[in-house]
Amino acid sequence: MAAKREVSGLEAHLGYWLRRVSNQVSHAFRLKVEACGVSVSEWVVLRELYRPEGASPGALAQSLGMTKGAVSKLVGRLEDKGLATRSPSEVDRRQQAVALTANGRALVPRLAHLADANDEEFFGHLPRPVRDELMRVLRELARTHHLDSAPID
Amino acid sequence: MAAKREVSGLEAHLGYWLRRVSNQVSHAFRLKVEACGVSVSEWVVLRELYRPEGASPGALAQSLGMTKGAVSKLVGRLEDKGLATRSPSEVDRRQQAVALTANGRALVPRLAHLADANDEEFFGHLPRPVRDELMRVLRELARTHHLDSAPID
DNA sequence: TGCAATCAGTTTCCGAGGAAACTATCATGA
DNA sequence: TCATGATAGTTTCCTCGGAAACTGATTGCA
Repeated sequence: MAAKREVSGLEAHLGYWLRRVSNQVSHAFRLKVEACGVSVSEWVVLRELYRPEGASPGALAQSLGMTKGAVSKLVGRLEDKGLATRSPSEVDRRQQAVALTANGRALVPRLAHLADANDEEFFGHLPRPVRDELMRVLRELARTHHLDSAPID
Repeated sequence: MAAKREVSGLEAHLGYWLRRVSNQVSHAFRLKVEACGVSVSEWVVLRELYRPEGASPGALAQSLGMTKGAVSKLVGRLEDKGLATRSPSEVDRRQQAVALTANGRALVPRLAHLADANDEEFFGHLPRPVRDELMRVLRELARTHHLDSAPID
């Protein structure tokens, strides 16, 4: 019955380590992509828009797990940089279609290589089975808690 | 030689999933601790200060992997909330000792329980060996890339 | 000594994202 | 048809943390 005396430490929590490692990885990636003039989130949106259909801001927010407000600002920045365009939908004037410009499209493969390199830098030394298991677990966690989480906004 | 055509997707990168899951976990934890009037980072600092010796801002920055500036502001907030105190060191007037107040110390066990609960919520369903392996890998990653990373500021 | 380099901490500026209020559009049904 | 409510996006306000310039104290060395 020493529960009252046991004050768990930071290192006891997976969430703590997750946050630290994630910050390290994202920070390193940020340094890589900023040479291309984009941020980590911008890369994510660009990659998501890479498929031919493009996407609406709402769909982006949904699939990327961020708020509408964040996506709105993100798309605005991409537009300012000449990497994406917004065009109003004709069937429903509330919606809009976001699409890559030629510049934006051309940038994605370069950024994808940087992402590959960053992953390799951080996780390349892990044995393949460990790496696969990590991927599996993270995907499962993302999926599991995405569903039962309160609608992201 | 199709390398040029293969544009890797977001879901192919561990860094992407790490960031998403970490954000989910930290966000959920944030909701829990804000009832106690503190942020996630503040919890981290409070827990680190819980040991009897306290710590200096520089030591906190080092062990928590954040910049001096961030720690300085963090300690300032904790002081404003009456949870910590700054006192100048006598041997070296550049340094200062940060310590918890009685209120701050009393808060730590409560926050630790919330951290336990949050970890349980997200990772409790994982089989014990998977959870242990995840912990092992994350700790190793944090350690490995902490050392060879450019000095954090 | 005394000047330069270093070191601890602070501050300023900036970009980023969440929450929530707000605008414009569309759907529903009384 | 018109009021109500839902929906898509935008904007405002806020907090947060990093980068880098800055202050004051200390060390080292000429």
